[in-house]
Amino acid sequence: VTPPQNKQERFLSRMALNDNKAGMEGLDRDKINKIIMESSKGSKFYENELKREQQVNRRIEKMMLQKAQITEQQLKKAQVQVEKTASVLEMSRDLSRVIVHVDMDAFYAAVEMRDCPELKDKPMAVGSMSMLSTSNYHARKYGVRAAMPGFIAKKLCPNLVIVSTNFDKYRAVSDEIREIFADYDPHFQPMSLDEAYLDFTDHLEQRQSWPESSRLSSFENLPQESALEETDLSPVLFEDSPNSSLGLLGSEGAAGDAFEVFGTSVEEAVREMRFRIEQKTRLTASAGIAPNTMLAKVCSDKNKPNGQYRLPSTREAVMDFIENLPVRKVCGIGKVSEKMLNALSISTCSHLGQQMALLSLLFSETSWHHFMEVSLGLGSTFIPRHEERKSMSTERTFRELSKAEEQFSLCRELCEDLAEDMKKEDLKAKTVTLKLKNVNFEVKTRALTLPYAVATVDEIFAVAKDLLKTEIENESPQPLRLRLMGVRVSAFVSLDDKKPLQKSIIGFLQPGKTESSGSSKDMHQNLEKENHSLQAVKSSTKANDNKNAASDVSENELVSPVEAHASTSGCGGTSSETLTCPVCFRRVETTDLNIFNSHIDHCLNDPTRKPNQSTASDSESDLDLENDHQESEVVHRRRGECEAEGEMSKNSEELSRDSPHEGQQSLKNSSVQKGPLIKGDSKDVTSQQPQSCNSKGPVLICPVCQLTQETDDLTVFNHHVDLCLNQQVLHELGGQTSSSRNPPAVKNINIRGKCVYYMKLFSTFSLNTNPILCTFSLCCMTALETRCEHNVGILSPFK
DNA sequence: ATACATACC
DNA sequence: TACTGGTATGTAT
Repeated sequence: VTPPQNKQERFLSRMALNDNKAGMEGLDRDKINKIIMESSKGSKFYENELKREQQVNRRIEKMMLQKAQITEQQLKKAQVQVEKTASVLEMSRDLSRVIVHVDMDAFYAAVEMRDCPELKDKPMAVGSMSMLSTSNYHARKYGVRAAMPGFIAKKLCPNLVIVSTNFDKYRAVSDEIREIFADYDPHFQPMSLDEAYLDFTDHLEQRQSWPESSRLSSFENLPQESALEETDLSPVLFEDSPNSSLGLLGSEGAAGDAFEVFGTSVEEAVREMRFRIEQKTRLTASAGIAPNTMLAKVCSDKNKPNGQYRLPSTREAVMDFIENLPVRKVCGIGKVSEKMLNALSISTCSHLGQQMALLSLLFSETSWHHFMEVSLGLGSTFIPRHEERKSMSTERTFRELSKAEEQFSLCRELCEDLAEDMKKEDLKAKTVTLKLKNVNFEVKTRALTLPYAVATVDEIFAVAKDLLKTEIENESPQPLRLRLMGVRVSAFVSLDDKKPLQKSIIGFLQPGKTESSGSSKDMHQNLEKENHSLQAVKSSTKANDNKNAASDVSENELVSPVEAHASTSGCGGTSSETLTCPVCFRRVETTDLNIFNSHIDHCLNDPTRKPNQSTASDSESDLDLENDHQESEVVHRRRGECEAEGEMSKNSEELSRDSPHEGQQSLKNSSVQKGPLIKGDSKDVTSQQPQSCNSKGPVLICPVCQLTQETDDLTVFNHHVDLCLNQQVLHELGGQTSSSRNPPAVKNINIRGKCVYYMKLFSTFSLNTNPILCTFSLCCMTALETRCEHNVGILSPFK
């Protein structure tokens, strides 16, 4: 965090040594940087880095200009908003979870050292002369680190031994440590081969009541019988491994006491886990213990290698910890963000907090929200199950390749590899992206999204080839002088049989009826029929020289109902079952989602389509919905929140994509402000009693608690609603708190879980006619869709 | 939707 | 001689 020393460094922060990592404290930076510069200067790589550096500098200059134009008044106003947001965020602080981040020490290097004792005392790194993956701690003393090319590392440390990578070996070790992780948190999230987040909360609760014999002794393996006595929740004891290095944990463990057993505290549990890792793999891990992932990550680095650090779960401890924490240590703040922040004299997290008003004016909403969370020491308190992959790619670097013919055949090879990988996961993708890097290190990407999905080599290559051809033609008569080519696929369509869970939403729309997988299947079939006709239309109207891609279209892919609808508007469902519209509450005699969706569309845009019109009271006119802006505004509002929470953003995006965005009227016209939208325990929409609203101040009424909120800041208001919903859910579940004895019921109160509870809540209340509530409900459904991993897309018509 | 940039391991 | 490869996401258009 030392500011750049001299001119050269100021302009070459991209090249200079990054001593952010553990084991690199107190190095002679100047000397090391001098060597790095000497090795790099004049190279194409260096020139390109210089260029990019200047781009960043321009970006910073722009930002400073913007800063200079900010008035005191603007800043004051921003300060008020920022403080409001902060206080809301503060209320959402959850210190009840115990999150652990585990990280193997110099993983690849450690594996190689373990398997080759020769290397033990030598500076070594894993990788090649071109690029290193990691280095051991000995080598780090010379400034040799991951992501450094081997030839430069050799200059820094002529005795450096470079070992090439053995990924199969690392994967095998990774499997071993993951088995151990699973004993402490079956839902742990691996971040890479050597790293994972774990939620220890449940383990710790159970651990309290375990007899000593179920915990692990550091020096004595217990007889197998005692392990077998335990339920499957007990940690599995490791097998005897007499050669394992005893006493390595002595400094923190039970040196000298051969019978000591790991205790019940978090720290003891984590020590036990690390000890088991060491026993099993003869490799050491470090860990961080904290109330959220962001902090746990930083903590795991604190006592690296072979150490752990616990940050107590109190606000005070968290704030103290944050105080002098360099922003660069925080996950998500990299070289560029650091440099931009440094330009604003921000280097630590407390600076971040002090400058939030300014930051909110200079950075995007997502960015400053992240900064704000960081400055408050907030982070995710729950470990999401592993997300569906969003893209898959393969790329290769080589020495200059300029002949078009060779470029095409390389491109085909890449497609072959990619198709093979896709097959393993049964993926089909609609977007193909070609990546090119020329000998000057300039990177280009060219993408094409198809109306159909591709999976085979020929299909992918047909697209990639065209993209490549275009680039070659654009450059001709000069050849493309490439040093890298890559192909990526994304926008996967879900395969039919992989997504059986859609039924829950149908069930939701068929009150009183249990959802049947049959109806879900029908929908798929309907969609597929239309899909075929759509393909027919598209492929017949498109003059496409790309035979494979155009003709060999799969039967399985799904096209969104709205697209299908557009091409086959007359197509109807055949079933006589009904769905209940969440807007007007009328039954719609169809199971055809296209028809049903059109109906909902209509309802949302049509103010007369509210039930119980007659019960609308004097202020009904205030609830005017007579234009699309109203709805789009509400949707837009939700969208902002969804994105801020990192959840549902994709689907929310769909919701609002084609909404008129110019309709950004004041929320004062929105129904939120006018009156209670929900009667807390009532299913009867007639009990709605919209208040007349003459108040002039910024007042919104929470649809959950119905209390007046004195704010017009939507972020603030949304957070309030979120909190309210959570409290309602807790109440519904029997007044349990987060420290409840019944964690399964409430432990998932969090971004993802919350959505599910929203759902419950609204089922209880029944759906309301109010647009904002409908939007809530739709978000719920969206979230459920996401969670259920299916793709029928009941919301797609809102595109 | 596309391109490019940033970030992480 | 020589500066990666894979994935996700943010930013800008």
